[in-house]
Amino acid sequence: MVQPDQQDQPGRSYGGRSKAERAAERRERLVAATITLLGTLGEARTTMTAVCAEAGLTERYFYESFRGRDEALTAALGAVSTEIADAALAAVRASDGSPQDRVRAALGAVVDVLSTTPAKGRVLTRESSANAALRERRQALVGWFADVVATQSSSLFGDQAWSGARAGHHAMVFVAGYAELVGSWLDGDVALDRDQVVDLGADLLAAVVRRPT
Amino acid sequence: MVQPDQQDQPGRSYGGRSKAERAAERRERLVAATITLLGTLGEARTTMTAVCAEAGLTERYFYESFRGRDEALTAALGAVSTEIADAALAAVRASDGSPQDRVRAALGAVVDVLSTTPAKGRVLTRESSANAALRERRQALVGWFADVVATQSSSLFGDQAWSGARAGHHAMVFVAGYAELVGSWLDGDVALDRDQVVDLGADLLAAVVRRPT
DNA sequence: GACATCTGACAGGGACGTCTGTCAGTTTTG
DNA sequence: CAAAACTGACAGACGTCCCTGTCAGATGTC
Repeated sequence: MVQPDQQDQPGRSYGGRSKAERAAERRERLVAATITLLGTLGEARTTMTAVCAEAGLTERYFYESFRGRDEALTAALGAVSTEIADAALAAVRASDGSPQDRVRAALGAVVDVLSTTPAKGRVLTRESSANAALRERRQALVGWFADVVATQSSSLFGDQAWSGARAGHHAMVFVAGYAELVGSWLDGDVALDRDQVVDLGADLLAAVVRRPT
Repeated sequence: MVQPDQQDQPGRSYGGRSKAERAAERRERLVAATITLLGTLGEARTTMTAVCAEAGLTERYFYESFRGRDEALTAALGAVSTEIADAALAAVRASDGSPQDRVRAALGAVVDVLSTTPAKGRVLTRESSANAALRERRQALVGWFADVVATQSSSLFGDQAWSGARAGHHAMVFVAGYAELVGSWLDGDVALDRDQVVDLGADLLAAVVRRPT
């Protein structure tokens, strides 16, 4: 009956890990499981039960990290998104060639992540709008990616590039359109090799974001 | 017990209409109801029961026209797609200005259909990938639209335009990207007026499909 | 070593949608 | 007018998933 007042108690360690560490690790396993299922079986079959089974955890721990299925799905999409954004920005920083070279480096990093882990590719390019909650998140992500692309293009291409709202709109078309192309390419429906997909994206970005000469 | 052999019988008229006419009219009502619900409530709430209620028909007639919910959903998407494709091609034929003018006429027709009937806009730009069956259909449609765009661009811009697979890939990026932009615009998330959206599309199409000079 | 906490397995209620079947009433044909 | 076809309303079985709750066993702390 008496509930020990443990609101702020850090909990005790278990298996050498603190309560917060264990919870974080479980959440990570659940997100990874969600990405795997979402990218292979698709949204409809990515049920809470299936995610728990894939992660080797039970339903109770699902609710420890997420309020419901939608939260896990959007968390998975978010994780993939931040991963490829980080990869792209890191590649830009690591490259020191021409603007086009740096664009190719960024797109190459994106394409490589998505193709070496097909599940992530499917999550980002196909299943990202399979659900009302996912669609809402996807829209925000497209806008955000477009901003990143516009900003980076502006700093890479300098005076040759637009800035402002118009550049953002063009960048949005590029982001959504290129995602579609990469999705088809991952499905094997586009007869190009890796470098050609990257070059195509770089050419298109230049055509779309640059000021007409 | 005895089943009269009525395999090829045309059925009898009812309400002045033949069996085939009645069935076709019911199917049309069901497709229209599906478009309405899909474009307003979204895919998840577009249940078979809801579609029947919206169409003023009962479940039995649903199965007369469709094998299941997915078939009705894809039929709705197909109906919207052919409508805007027809509108775009008719606008190109009716226009006799410059290539850019004719492109604007085509895009204007598309934008007008989607904005005067918001449900159709949502079906095409948002809900078109809300479901595995819809996604499959959408992919085919994007490829088909891209072919149409590439073919038309080639004949409109002549030597200035690519042709072949490369043009198809660029057109695919344009189709999917512009769909995303129009979707956001329909949602009120893009601060442009109707003509600006059309001009933006025309500029992008020219930039994307034309040979670099 | 006793007690509290954590963990994993699993059962089952509740909600929702699909799909089939029945039945009474209406319209057409012979 | 009678028989046959058509129509609309509705009930209910079936399956699936979400979510809660219980219980035994493992792992900590005191």
